[in-house]
Amino acid sequence: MTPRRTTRGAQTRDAILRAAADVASVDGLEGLSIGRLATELAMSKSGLFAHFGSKEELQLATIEEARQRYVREVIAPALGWRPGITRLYALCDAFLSYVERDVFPGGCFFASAMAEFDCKAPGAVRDRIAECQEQWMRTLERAADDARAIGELPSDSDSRQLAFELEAALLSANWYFHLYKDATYLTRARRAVQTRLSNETARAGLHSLPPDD
Amino acid sequence: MTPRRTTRGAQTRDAILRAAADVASVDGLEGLSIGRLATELAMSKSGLFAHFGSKEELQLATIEEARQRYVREVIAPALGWRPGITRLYALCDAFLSYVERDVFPGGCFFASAMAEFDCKAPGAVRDRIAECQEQWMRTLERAADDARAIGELPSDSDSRQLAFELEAALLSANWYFHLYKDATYLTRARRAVQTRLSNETARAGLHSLPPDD
DNA sequence: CCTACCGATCGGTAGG
DNA sequence: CCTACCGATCGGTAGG
Repeated sequence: MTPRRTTRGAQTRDAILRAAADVASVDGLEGLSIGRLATELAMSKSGLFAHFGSKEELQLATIEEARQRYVREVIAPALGWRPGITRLYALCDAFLSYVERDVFPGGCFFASAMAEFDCKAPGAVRDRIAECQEQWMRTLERAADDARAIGELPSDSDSRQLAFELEAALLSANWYFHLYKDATYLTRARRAVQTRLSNETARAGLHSLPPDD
Repeated sequence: MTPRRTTRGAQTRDAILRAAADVASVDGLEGLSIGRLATELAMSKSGLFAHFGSKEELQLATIEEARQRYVREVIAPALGWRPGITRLYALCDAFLSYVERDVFPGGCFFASAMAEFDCKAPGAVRDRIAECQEQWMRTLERAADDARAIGELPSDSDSRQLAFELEAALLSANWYFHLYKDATYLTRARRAVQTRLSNETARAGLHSLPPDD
C-alpha cells in the first residue's frame, strides 16, 4: 500500500481553494459565489459544492488556504531573521513585500476579510477571521517583547501599542496602494515603521536600563 | 407660489438614503439590495427604484448622503478649532468620537467603502469613493500645513506623511474597535496620535501640544 | 407611488 | 464528478 500524497480529489479541492482565496480577496467572502467559481474552474456547480457541503464550509476552508499562504509568504520569511528588533522590522517589511508582490489579487486577504466582517453578526467565519488577525498581531507583539527582553527596546516599551501602530501603517498601505495604484504608499509605510522603531529604540539609548526588570 | 422646502418625494428619498447609508456601512455598497431596502422602509421595490433609476445611481446618492453626514459629524466640529496643530488634533479626535458614537452602524462608511472598492474595476462608484477619501486626507494635510506655517511644526515636516500616519491609526481603530468590540483600540489610536504629534513638534524643540482639553 | 412580471443568478438538493 | 431541478432573491421593466 503506497497511498498517493495527494489524491485527485484533494488536488481539485486545492485548486478550488486557491481560486476561492483569490476571488474572495477582491469580492469578499460573501461575494464568493459557488456558480462563478465553478465556471472559472470549468466544472459543475454541484461538483464543486460536493467538496464542502455548504457555503460556510467553503468560506472556512478558503480562510485556511489563505492563512497558509500568509504564513508561507509573510511570517515564515521573517522568522528567518534573529529574534528582536530585526525580526520585528522583517515582519513589517515582509508584509509590505507581500502586498507589493500581489500574493492575492485583492491585496491582503485578511485586511479585506476583517473590513468585511468587523460589523457583521457573530458566526464561524467572523470568529475565524478575528482569530487569524489576533494571531498576526500577537506575532508582532511577541517580536517586540523579544526585542525588549534583549534590551533593544526600553523596558517600559508597550508591545501591544507598538504592534497596533505598526499594523496600522501596514494596513493603510494596503488600502491606499490598491485604491490609488500608487507604490508611494508602501514607501510611506516603510518610513512610518522605521521612524516609529527608531523613536522606540532611541528611548532605550537615552534612558539607562533600570537596575532590575 | 410658495414652494415647500422639501416635497414629499424628497423626504422619502432622504429616508431611503439614510437607511441605505446605514445598510451599506455594514454590508457594503454592493451588498445593498433594493428589495431589502424597500422591505425595511415598507414600500414597494419599484417605488423605491423609481427614485434612482439604477442601482449605481442609488449607490452614488448613498455616498453623497454619507459624505454629508461625515462633514456634519467629523469635519465641521473640528473646523471650530483654530487652524494649526489644535485643529489637526481635533480632526483626529472627532473621527474617533464619530466611530465611538456609532454614527454609522457599520463603523466609518468610507473606511468600509474604501476596503470594498480598493481592488475593484474602475467605475463611477469606485472613483467617487477614492475622491472622498482623498478629500479627507487633504483635510488632514492642510491642517498640518497650517501648523507648519505658524511654526507649530518644524519647517521640514512632511504633511502628507504625517497625514498618512495619523489616518492609519484612525482607520485601524475603526476596524479593531468593531471586530473585537473593545474601546481600548480607540484609546490606542488616541495615544498614537498624541505620540506622533508630540514627536513632530519636539523635533524642532517646539512647544508640544496645547494643554489637554 | 403601486402590481405584476422578466431573465439571471443565488445556495442547495435529488439522483446517478 | 455529472445533469436536472428547487425556491428565493437579484436588478430592472411595463403599465398604470
